[in-house]
Amino acid sequence: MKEGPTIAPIAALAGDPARANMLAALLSGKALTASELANEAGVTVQTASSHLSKLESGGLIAGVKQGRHRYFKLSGHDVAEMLEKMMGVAARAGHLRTRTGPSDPLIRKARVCYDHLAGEMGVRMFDALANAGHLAGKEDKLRLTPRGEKFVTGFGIDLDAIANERRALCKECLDWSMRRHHLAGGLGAALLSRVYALHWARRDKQSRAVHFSPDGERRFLRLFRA
Amino acid sequence: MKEGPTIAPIAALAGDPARANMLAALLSGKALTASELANEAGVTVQTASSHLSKLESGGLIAGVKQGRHRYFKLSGHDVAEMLEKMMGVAARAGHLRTRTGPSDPLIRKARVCYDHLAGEMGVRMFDALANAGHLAGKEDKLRLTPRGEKFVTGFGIDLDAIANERRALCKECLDWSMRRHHLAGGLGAALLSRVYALHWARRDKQSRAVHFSPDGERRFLRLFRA
DNA sequence: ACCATAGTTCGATGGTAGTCGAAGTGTTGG
DNA sequence: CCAACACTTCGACTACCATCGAACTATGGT
Repeated sequence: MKEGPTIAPIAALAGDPARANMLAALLSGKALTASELANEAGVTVQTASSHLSKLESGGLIAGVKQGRHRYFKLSGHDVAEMLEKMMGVAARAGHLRTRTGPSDPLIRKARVCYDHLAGEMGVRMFDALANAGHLAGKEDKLRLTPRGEKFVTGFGIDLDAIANERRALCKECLDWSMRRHHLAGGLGAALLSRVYALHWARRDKQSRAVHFSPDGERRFLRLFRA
Repeated sequence: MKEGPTIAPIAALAGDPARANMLAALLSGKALTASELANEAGVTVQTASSHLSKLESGGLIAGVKQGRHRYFKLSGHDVAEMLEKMMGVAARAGHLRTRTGPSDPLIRKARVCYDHLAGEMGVRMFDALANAGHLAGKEDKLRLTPRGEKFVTGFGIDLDAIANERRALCKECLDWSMRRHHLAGGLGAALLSRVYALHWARRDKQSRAVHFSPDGERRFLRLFRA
């Protein structure tokens, strides 16, 4: 008698079309909400919720609560590698599908997340602030350093005005398209407002995209350089 | 709209416990018959037959007919790698099972396959004969070269006697434990008989194992050196 | 020609799992 | 406190599929 791992439960999880679509969506490295995954899979949110709990208890994905959302991502590199191997075998065996189109590149680059900046530009801003020592702490204990206070004030933000808001000044927010965090909270909102005010960027009326002007992008990248 | 591979059908194939056991058994590199796989999976041969045809049309395994047997093996390295990745994830997630024990090492080393020698020793003999230029051709068109005729005659085999048998003189036979071929046909049988006659080895009464004596093994390896 | 063995096909059965409507929990924001 | 939103739980329905008995095909040995 020898003990060994069984692939059946793992494979069965990936064997359902709805769950397979969810996993494929997560394979891009994005962290997605339950609703978004339901949409990806083409099922209702109830059904998606059931699938997600199965995937989570099966150890394939991990969920993190964030406000009233719940973000899911693959639980590790090994899962991603496994899925890619399966993709390879599926491709060789001739199993294809038609996916709904990938997200707009503009959405990926810059968009609003509630009232603050997300996407590549949002992540870049967050990284720049952290690397420059303007932000300290982690997750919910994120705070603005004295140097940071000076920096954002110099950028034209009225710290006193937003410091009295009920909501936290600084908060991490898991990014949708990158697998990284960007800045939320009152400060995140104020920074985006200031970007609008300086006419560096404007918000798209239809989508959640944020369009930077050529000059605005140049200035933004210079100010928030990694 | 974008096209891409779907993992669902592949994963669903591996998601059934019976099929998963079959795949796990094949992961060792052995080629197994339908009956053996049925036994591994703990289902009847009818059920196994259904599973095997699904696995084959799904592109995960390939079957080769050999006499009244049908040997199945994984269809490629990519499938084996995929299964191992799944094993890894399953192990991390804590999915274990109890397998029926691995084959006896003695069985793996040398055994009878119908009436000829199989296992590591059988594969070695086949390779040695092929490398020395005693055998030529492939698969069903396998034949003994003039040099080979001289060699086996010198080993004490009466070629005229077995040349008149209805069955083919030389035939490849897919090995069960190695992933290689060994020699079947009239010549294969005659070679094993000669090994018995020389008292290099004897057949186990209970199992299909062939026990070599220390001296016999030495002489065998010297004669059939790769 | 005959029987034994290996494997496949067919048909009926039963269990399981995906699906969604409806109702419930918890969080955000006014 | 209430309304909106994201998500979960419950329950019932449905559909699929694994399973096996029985019959059929094919190959090999005597």
